[in-house]
Amino acid sequence: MATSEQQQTASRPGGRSARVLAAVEQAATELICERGPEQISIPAVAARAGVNPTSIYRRWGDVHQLLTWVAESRLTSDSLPPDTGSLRGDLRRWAQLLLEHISTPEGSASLRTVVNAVGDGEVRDRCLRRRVDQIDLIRARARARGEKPPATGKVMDQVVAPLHFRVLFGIEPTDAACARALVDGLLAAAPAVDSGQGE
Amino acid sequence: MATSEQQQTASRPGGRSARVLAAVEQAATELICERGPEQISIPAVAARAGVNPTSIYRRWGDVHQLLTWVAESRLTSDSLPPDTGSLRGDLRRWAQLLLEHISTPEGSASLRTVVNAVGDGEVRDRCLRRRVDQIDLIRARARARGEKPPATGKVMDQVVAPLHFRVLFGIEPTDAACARALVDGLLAAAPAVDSGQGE
DNA sequence: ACCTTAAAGCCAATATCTTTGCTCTTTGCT
DNA sequence: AGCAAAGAGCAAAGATATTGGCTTTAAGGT
Repeated sequence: MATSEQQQTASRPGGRSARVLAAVEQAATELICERGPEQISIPAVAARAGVNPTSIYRRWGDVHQLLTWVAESRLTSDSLPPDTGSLRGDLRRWAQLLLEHISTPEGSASLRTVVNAVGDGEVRDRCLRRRVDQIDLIRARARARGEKPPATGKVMDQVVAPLHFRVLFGIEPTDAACARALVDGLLAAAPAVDSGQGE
Repeated sequence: MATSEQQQTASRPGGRSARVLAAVEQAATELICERGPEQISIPAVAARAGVNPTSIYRRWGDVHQLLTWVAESRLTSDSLPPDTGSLRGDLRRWAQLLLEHISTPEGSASLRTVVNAVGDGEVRDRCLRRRVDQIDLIRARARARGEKPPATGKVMDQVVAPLHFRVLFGIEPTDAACARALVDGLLAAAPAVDSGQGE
């Protein structure tokens, strides 16, 4: 669940601190899912986590930064796309896993939060990079097999974007079939493009 | 700018009330752009609008509902897509206008706000419907000319979704060329599909 | 012009969040 | 084991946000 190692240089990451970190992350996640991001306060998170509010204020600053931190740690914690033996299979499986990951209550709440981290373009960039890296891995594997994968930008536009759009706007359905259809549409449209990169 | 007529049945929408409504909308918009949605409070909006905080509390309830109301009125206030004489031209022009509309500071802030209106699926639906209606208008015009427009769902997935995704995640560029490229990609992929509806 | 009353304004009371200075605990090191 | 210091807990002060009772304004109808 990606518990720590990103907030600060962690000059003392042991026992108690780690416990606080974990308790806060879980409490915040629960409250986000129960009440939505708008209805959360630091005192509330602290109470649920069994931690002193002051500790949260000192470590994270304000609710917004806390939520952003939780959201990012969630969005960048999914696993690598499995190798299924073909480009199409890889993309289908990956798209399906991605959709599952972002359409859970925690996932969609995280998405909303990250999108709202206005001033903080870096957070959004790190979340995007995760997707780009996954796509590039799949593309590299495809090329190694002799297949011609579509440009990364195309995958972002035609698969990642629609999936995120659906989740963010609550458009049904968001199931495996829909992920699969998007991938098939992409491969049908640009069957053999090998331009080096997208974006 | 869609000032009123949606908040309540408005048993007394005249003079002073209308003035308050407009002042609050403008003040909220300004503050959102200056500080971001997270840093806004009702007292702050009231001060900027030259209105008593109590009036805002009584009319809108809380900051979240106020922001959602402002965002929705913005997102549903763009003009109808102009008729350029061809499907491709209509889609290009419309996509470009849409992108301009949502990539302004006010537009992207509204998008973030609406997306964050978690409990309120209705708000998101009304904003989506706006897009669907625009697409359907373009499709109807195309059919009247004898052209075969792509399904609404395809347009949503391949044009609306990528545009919103780019704006929400701050992916550059978000210019006319990019809107145009998405439309051309869509028309190249599904040149002559006339399935009744998408979605 | 005059009434009625929805809605705005005012102000005080209350609740809630945030900060600050301090002490206490316990980690990581020697 | 014992030490220095990072970081957690505590409590009181300070700042902000929210609510409620009441007065005042002015819109919409007669």
